[in-house]
Amino acid sequence: MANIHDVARLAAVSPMTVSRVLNRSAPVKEGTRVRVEQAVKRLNYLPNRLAGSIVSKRGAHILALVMPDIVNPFYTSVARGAEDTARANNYTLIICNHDDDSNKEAEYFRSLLSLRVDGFLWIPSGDKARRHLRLLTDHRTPFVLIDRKPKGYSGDYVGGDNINGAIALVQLFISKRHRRIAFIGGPSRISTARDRLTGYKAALEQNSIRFDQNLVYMGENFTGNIAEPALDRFLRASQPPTAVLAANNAIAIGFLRTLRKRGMDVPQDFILACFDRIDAMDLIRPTITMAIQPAYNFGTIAAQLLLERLKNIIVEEHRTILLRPEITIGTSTD
Amino acid sequence: MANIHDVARLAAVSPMTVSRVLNRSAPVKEGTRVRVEQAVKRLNYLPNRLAGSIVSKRGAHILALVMPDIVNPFYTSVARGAEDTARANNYTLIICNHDDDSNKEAEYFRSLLSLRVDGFLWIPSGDKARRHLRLLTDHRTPFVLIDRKPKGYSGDYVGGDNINGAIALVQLFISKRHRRIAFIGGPSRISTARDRLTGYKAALEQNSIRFDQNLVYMGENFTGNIAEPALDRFLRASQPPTAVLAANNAIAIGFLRTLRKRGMDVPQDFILACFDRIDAMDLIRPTITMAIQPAYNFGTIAAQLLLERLKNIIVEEHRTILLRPEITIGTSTD
DNA sequence: CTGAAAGCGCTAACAA
DNA sequence: TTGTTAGCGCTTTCAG
Repeated sequence: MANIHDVARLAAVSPMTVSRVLNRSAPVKEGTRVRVEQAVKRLNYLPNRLAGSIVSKRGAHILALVMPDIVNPFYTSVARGAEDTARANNYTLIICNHDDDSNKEAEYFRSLLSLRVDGFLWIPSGDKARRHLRLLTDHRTPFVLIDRKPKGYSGDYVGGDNINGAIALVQLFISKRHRRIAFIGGPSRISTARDRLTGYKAALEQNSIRFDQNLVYMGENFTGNIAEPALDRFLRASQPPTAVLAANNAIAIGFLRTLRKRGMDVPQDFILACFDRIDAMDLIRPTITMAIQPAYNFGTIAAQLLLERLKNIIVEEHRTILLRPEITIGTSTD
Repeated sequence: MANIHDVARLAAVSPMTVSRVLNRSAPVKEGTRVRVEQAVKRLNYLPNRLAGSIVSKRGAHILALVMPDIVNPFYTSVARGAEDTARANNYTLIICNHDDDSNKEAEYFRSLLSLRVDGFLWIPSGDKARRHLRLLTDHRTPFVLIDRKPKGYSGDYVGGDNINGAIALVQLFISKRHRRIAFIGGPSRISTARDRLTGYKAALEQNSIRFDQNLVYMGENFTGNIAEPALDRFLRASQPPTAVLAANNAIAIGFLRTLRKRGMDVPQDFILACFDRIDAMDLIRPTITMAIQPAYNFGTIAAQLLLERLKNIIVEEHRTILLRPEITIGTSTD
């Protein structure tokens, strides 16, 4: 495969001149430039970004997105936003799934730092992920967190307004005259689960509804599998709930499935609402009430913040961007 | 940031010895090894994979997945399969979305070749993408195609049995005594659209049903947007269809939406089936009959084929892996 | 505007 | 088992 010397020889110039033409890093006389460009074309030459980045110490223009699981449509959209923004700025995006496993996450960070990626977009596995922060700062690699914010973290962050989103959904329940309201959350080591619970509690308090621990189920993960034990718990309560807030889309779907398996349904037996979009939700009966987060924008904005840090070497103050979810009302809360 | 010389100095050995410890590339005496490992730890040293790959000419252990759009759940699963397999083999995966745009695709190839990725997993944008094949072979970068197979391509390929899948769905329609059967396909420059049409025609022929061009709509893309003009065309036919085969999940969803907007529904006005999974389809009413492709396995198998080529430098004959879709019968074909 | 020398961080190849 | 030398493909720096 041709290298910069081959091109230089063919164009009868020095490698340095070829480099200047390719990177527009210094003026080159018209005629020389044309000769170099022809040589590049003739040899089908593509410069080696790796070599360039080693010398210039500028990184190979690679961003990494470290996140839970690309299969969840919410994260998929985040990834797509990140990729579009990366591409628009001539960066390449690496995507890694940690499955909420902090060890897998650690392995990825080591591997990606070893690759000398320029920066990280990061949806952390949970609060334990704070231990990876040192690794990133030690290696002077900038990063922006997305969606989840480990306890005590104060750097760049783009996420949703989980507290107010949850409050809005619970208020909706209450406006429909429901007062026995349940919450199915994810693991409390993850900030989104905590914040949505906080919003849930706040809304109850605002309406002088007593908080009842029997109406709260915090699962081991954010999947539909936790819906069944949650329902069991709720049905065992002395006064079972009539409304259920699911902390995300997958849990809501799992809940609906579980209900039907047991011969119950929404909204007859419970009214239901959740965080995050459900695909093709307009075709699901009942249509589900959702707090839809602008996932794509999470990705684009976070990537923009990161790229800003990559450009201005001088570090500014930390920034937090909170985006409000949009409530879409379906027949699941009728 | 520490480099291999810093480690060597601290461990009082040569850089070469450090390299040998890190890569296990040659035996090192126990005591020396321990000293090196301690120095590595003390300095928080992570070797620079880019530098290593330049010298050893072995590539930086990066695979690229160039595909239509990560947001489509079918491709999402392919990506996840690819990523899991890459990781299991110590490779990092770059994901790029070309949106069925051959120019965007070309840009990515140039950028990724410039990064000297080790190999490509590739769901091409269509037949025009054949022009990129030369680029890849010229640069001696191996690749495996997934899902779509441009006309005349004969290299490594992993995809679904689209012809027999379509035949099976049409047979199902016919077994329900339908004979006016329509097909909504994607652009015919994409092999999956062509093959599904071929299967559709073959099934008609097997049952002595005359092919009627008015019952076929080949859209400009694979999205739900093409469902409305398709329906218009079908309704204008002298004998409108009673059954509709959608070439993918998105089209089926679009079709169902369009129908309802017009006051029609499935299965009353048409029975409906499609290729590919629809998320949470068991909650959609009616449940849709689907030919579900093992998307995750597309990703894992293709990555395995690619990794094999990366290991054995000797190129074997080309391989084609065809996986059968699994037909799941829903109430949309009752 | 162009080129020569030096060297980024690392490893292949050889020597000891 | 370990070290030395050379050099991967490129860019920085400085000289002309």
